[in-house]
Amino acid sequence: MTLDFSLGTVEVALTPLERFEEYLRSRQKRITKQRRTIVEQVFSVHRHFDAEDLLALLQQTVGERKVSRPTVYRTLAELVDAGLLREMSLKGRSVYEHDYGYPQHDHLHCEKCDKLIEFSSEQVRQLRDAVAREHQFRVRGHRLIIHGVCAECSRPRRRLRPVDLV
Amino acid sequence: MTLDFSLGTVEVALTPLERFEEYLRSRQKRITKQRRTIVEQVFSVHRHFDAEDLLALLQQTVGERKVSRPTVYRTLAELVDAGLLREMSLKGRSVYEHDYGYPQHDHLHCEKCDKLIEFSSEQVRQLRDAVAREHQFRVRGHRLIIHGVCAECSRPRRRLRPVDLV
DNA sequence: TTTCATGCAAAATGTTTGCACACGA
DNA sequence: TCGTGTGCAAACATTTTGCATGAAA
Repeated sequence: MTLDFSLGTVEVALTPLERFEEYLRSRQKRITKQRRTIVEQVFSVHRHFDAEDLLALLQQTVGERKVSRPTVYRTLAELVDAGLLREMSLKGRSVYEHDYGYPQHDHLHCEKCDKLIEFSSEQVRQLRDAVAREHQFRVRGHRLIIHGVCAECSRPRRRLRPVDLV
Repeated sequence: MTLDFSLGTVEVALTPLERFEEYLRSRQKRITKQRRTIVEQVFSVHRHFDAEDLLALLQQTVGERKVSRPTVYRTLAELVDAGLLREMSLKGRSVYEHDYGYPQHDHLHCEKCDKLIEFSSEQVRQLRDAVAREHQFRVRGHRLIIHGVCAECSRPRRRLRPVDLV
């Protein structure tokens, strides 16, 4: 993985799983084996992923930890609702990333290698709030994606030697 | 009309149709009845629309001007490629709007009535370019959508008016 | 023991493709 | 004529749903 995700973290009192359990209890929903498995899997690594990525990860684990496709979709929606994940639409499908315990940020998206580079800018937030105020618009969030080609994909290279592939 | 689209226009030498024909010729593609019909329909009104909206409009016109679904999709992709339309992903599907002859802008999206409100900000562009420079990222464009609830939908009223935009 | 969640299969949605025929250049 | 575009039907990718069964509380 060649990505820089070092935006730091945000202080949170509970682990993602604890937070999700709290959310579930507050809605009289159940804390099931599958929901626990998904939260654990999702928060074990910081990266962008879609429903199929997650499903594949869950399917390759053994016995007890298998989760069906519908449950993956249903649980992802709940995690977004609970504020644990952020969802964005990329190339026609939903892509997810950590929200809980992770600072607000936006993305550069490379159209060659599909990489998502995170960046953080206080200005975006300020601008957003100013525009919204002007339109008497109640903000719930925003998505800013800058499309283009990343540094690596711009650098013309004749061939990828094994060393380059890291 | 509840929307403010008065961002003005950008000076262009050719009509959208002329511009598209130029594009087609430059790629040895053909100027067909269907392609002409679609460009005319699309540029007859300034509004946001998706493939199904356009198809419905085309299907309800008589005889000669009917265009099939695959051709609508194929032509929309060509119009985006030709720089006549801008595409954005909203709620899992592609939404289009005029690009040629229309100034750069971003959107506020109301999650209640689904309305898209346009706004223009030089700051977004500057910020975008600054961030890109910092990451040696070659920018091709960006999409900024501010999600939330618009002024009308915030004002509690007993009856909802029909949504006039995608 | 009473819900609510799960898994399965099937459906729904939005979009793309293979192919025979039509048509613009 | 030649080669590209069209329309049809079918395929596709992603996500959602109905329903019988299984498991939290």
